[in-house]
Amino acid sequence: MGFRNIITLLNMETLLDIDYTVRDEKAVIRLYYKVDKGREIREIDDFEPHFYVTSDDLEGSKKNIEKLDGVVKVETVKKVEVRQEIEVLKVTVKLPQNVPELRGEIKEFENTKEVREAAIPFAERYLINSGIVPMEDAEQLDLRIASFDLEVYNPRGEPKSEKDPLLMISYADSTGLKKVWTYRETPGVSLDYLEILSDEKEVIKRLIQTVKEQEIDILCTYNGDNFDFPYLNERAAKYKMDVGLGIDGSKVRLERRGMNLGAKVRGRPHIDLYPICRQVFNLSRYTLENVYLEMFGEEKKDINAAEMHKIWDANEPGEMKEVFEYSMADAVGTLRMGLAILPLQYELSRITRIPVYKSSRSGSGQRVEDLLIKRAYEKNILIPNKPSDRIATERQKSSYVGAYVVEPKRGIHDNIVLFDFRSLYPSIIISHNIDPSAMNCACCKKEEAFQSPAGHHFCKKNVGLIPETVGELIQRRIEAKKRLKEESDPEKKRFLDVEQQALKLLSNSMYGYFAFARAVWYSRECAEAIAALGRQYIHNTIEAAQKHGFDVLYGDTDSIYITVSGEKDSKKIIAESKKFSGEINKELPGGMELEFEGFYPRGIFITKKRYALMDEKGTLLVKGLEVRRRDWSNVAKETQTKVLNALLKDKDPEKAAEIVKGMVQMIKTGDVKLDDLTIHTQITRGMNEYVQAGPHIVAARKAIKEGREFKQGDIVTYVVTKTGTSISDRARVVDFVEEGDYDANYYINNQVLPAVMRILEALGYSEDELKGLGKQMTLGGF
DNA sequence: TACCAGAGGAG
DNA sequence: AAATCCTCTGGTA
Repeated sequence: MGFRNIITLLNMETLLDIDYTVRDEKAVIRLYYKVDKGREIREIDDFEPHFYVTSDDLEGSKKNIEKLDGVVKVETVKKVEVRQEIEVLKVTVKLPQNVPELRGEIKEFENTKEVREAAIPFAERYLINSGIVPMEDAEQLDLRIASFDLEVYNPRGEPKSEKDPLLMISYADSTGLKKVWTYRETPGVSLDYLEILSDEKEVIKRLIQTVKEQEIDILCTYNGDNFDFPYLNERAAKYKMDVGLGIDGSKVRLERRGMNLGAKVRGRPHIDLYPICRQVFNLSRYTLENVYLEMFGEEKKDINAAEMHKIWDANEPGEMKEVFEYSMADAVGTLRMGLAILPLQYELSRITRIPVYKSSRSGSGQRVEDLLIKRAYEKNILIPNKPSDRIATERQKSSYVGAYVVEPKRGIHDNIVLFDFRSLYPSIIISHNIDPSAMNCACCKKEEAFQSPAGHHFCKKNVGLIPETVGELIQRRIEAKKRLKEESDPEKKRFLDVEQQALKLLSNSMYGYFAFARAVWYSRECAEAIAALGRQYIHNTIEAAQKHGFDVLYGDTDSIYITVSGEKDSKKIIAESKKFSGEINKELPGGMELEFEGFYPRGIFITKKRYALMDEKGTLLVKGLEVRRRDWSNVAKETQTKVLNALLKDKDPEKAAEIVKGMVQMIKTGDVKLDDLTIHTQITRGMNEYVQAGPHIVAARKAIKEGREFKQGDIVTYVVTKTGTSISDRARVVDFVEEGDYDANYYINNQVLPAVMRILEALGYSEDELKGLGKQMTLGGF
């Protein structure tokens, strides 16, 4: 280790949070650092709020703006706009809160063209301009992470914070401290982490006290934004008390974030793992237990939370012990998930230069934009304004042609090779310089520039902001992967892997960003050009493959599945395939590559986007079929999986038929458990906005009448029961259904049979043959 | 039976 | 508050 590195280690620090305050009529930026010895708040009082004004008459505009109250300074500066250096006015103002009003007034001036960069939050503006990287060296500083979870009294179903008290708070942190605080003794229950306090108020106070004493840097919750923190705040308010978890004792602030809330803790970032999990994992449900199982392959202790109030009232030792253990497991589980999830969030915060509280709650469009804004500043590019609601809505109406999907050759095939283009869209952006500022440039003659089949051309002389940014992301990813390969320390390996994941996430989001109606660098033409070029490359590859003697079985966007019909020697097919991709790659522009992605001894293609493949280990890979969908029941999905295995692995259609017959019998006897019959469907719009209510909506409405809450974004878990007329009428939220109360006919005719029939039909069995499943089915079909 | 709204997957 | 392409279900007339 060199001298420099030792110095760096000694002066390790990481910026956890940033905000500003106004003191003596002056804006003061506050930087919340964790340093090796503890915490530090640094203040910057010489950074001034500013924005830009474009005008036809700079001098005239300047004179008008200078007269306005709150304006400190107006200067003429050079900025870059669509590759041209232009002169604009930089308006420096006294306080950040002056900006919206001044912006409005200046916009009305006669000579003003646009007011620019006035909507960038002041603290974020400072981060961009200063070049400070949030969360830098966070991993080296051994941040203290804590999680907590509430249990509340719920006698009427959904707990109401005005009436229903907290029963306990569980807490766990990365130093190993584990606690459950409650305020009532349960005779005969003693647990080392259980602490009995005098009342609810003391329980809340103890949480706050512990977070302070333990010097916690990051707070994790599971749905703390919309449940734990709002509830805690309201219960605390009952005792005229603040939830003063901020590093300076300030209270938790709830901010509106679209339809939801965000719970912000000053200087001690609160990371809600729930929205992150919804973004990262594709699951049927996002309960803590479900996500925990997905992440660690282990069950987390669970109880029926609807019974909480009864258990509390009964205060029976056995049951209460279960509740304490469950509560503790929630905090411990949330902490464990946090420790696994946070590194990627730190990395995204570093790359986009946005504090982790905010970046962990951003969607992919916002994240890409944050990164581009930072890069634009470095290149002195004037950032375009956000579109108005009207323009955004207008943009949403226009659509464009996207990817190409090959009609599959239905049925079973042997010896299948998969090729795909590595990062097709990012590599097209780079190799064809797809950028709004490069489109139809004046400096290149049309025929000399990069051509898009959609009719646009792109400059060959000057690299645009977006291709340059994507190029940098990909370059950094290549380097991270190289270091990952050379690294032997498992911990460092994990960090490098997270880094390359984050870089991939961002570069893959850039294409979608172009067509995102609220994007400041929106360009439908660029999105269109990328998609058109993608179609061109895949079309050309398909043609070349056919010329090479391959049968093209299927393809979607950037992939093609091929085989050689009649060729039994898989080694020959693989060798020929590798030769083919080599030939293709010689013709591709730099940065683009067709990869040999895999070999599958057998596969079945049903329709576009629906197929199954078996790899050389005998593992089934299924795409698009019911097995992959949360809105199908387990009975249907499990039967489908077994049928696929019987056909692809055992090559035994009779076995497939037996499986189906067996399952149909099982359903008829009424022995199937509710867990295997539930269907999960999301409420994607407001409950009153539905023109046509499907079964999940009707089931949710019934549950609402019985005291349950359902809102947009929730996933309804329902069962089709015996009683009622239509399917919707029979659909009920599972919590209200007794074991055994299910509609056998529905599960046979609308679940199991359709899921397996489609596969069998693709093999050439007629529906008539399938009606008497098993009887006529023989190996002849193969 | 034909059509539409709605959902969720693929890439 | 990233995009389009695509299949399939259940309600409605």
